[in-house]
Amino acid sequence: MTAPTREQILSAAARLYGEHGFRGTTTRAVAEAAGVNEVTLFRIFGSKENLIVEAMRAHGVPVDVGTLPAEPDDPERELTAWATQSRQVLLSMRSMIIQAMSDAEQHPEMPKCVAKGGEAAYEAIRAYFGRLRDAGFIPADTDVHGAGSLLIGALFHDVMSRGVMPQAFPPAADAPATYARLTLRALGFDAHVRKARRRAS
Amino acid sequence: MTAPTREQILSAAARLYGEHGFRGTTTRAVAEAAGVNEVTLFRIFGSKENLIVEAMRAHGVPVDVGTLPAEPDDPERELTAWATQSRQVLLSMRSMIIQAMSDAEQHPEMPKCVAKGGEAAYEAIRAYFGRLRDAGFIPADTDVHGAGSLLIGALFHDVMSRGVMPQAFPPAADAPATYARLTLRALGFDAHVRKARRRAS
DNA sequence: TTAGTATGCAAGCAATTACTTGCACACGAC
DNA sequence: GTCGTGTGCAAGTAATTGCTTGCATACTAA
Repeated sequence: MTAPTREQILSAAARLYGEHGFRGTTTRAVAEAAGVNEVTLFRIFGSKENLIVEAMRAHGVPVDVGTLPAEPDDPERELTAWATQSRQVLLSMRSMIIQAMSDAEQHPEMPKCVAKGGEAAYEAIRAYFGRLRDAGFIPADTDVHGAGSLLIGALFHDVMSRGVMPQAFPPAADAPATYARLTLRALGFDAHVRKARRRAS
Repeated sequence: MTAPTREQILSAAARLYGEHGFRGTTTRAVAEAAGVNEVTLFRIFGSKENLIVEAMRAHGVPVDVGTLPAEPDDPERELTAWATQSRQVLLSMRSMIIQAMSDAEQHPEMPKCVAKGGEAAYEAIRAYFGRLRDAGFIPADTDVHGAGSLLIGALFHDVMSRGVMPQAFPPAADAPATYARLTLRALGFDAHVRKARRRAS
């Protein structure tokens, strides 16, 4: 099989899967969207199941989860930037995440493909919060584990549910900053600590 | 149509919808699960679409969202209890919420049925946080709006994603208490404030 | 040139599925 | 008794869908 053909099919399949889920994604539709004959799908991938799984493996995980500085300087600004970026990535994956969750019973591999991004994001902030603690921005006895869940949960829920209950969220433009600020406060970080450390450094 | 028959069908349809979504819920399966002939479905509800929508209207919204005291006394305990309760309700609706979100494009009414519970929960904590503020438990300039989103987001994400990425959450037993404690800290509530107010009252 | 490979096209098959029709049966109200 | 109502049952229809087969065509490497 030539590479471009295979890639056309995979990306078409991933897109349609996000829109219609497993059952709703017909092999005919994938073929048409990829500009390819339906028979070609089966020749290359063997079955619909295999095709969709391959498509998720190829397009289900975002390439880059947001970056956080190795040496924290301005936690509120840095965390806001990360939250904004992560929210954007989540938003672009929203429909695929939902479909993968809804197909979990019949096709357990799918949510696993999507979960990797979440795990990576969680590891990233947990490590960053650890750095904040080591650098003295937040108290030593802080629950960085729970705070990470809190922030990611807020971003996740925001992306998933804002569409159906907008009044339960801060205005979209302020949301990442709000979540970042509140999470930092939950971690024991406030203006006084920051000032103190800045003076010291 | 006799009431028991209708109710059997609706609850069977709601259950199967939660397990398999719209496309996966066949009228044959609903009829069999309800112990009723398939033709009866169409005689009563006219179409599959109408049947499922009715089922969601009847079983898609939880009867009681957790209660929060009108006069706050011990915020951490009260909020933990509420979070525990709400998490349980969310958990029982998990599959239906996911399917409703995944069917949103083709059937926009469905997520609306489910969203009502979320809106009510959000209103409940926001009001409670307002009471905490009025009672002096937390500073007057606190962002009760954002804190509500934060807490509900953590619970939502916990319920939706713990299954696929368990290491990104506190142990299930501690989770509601953790989220409640951190949210209160984000609100500016800590032991000192509580002690001070207790002495005063 | 030749052989192999990748793809297209036309057709079809078997299973599923939403929905219909026609008829029979039971039961309660009058 | 009888009449209307709610239900069951058997059968069927038209559309969709995953997947296959047979054959033709284009391109590439030896």
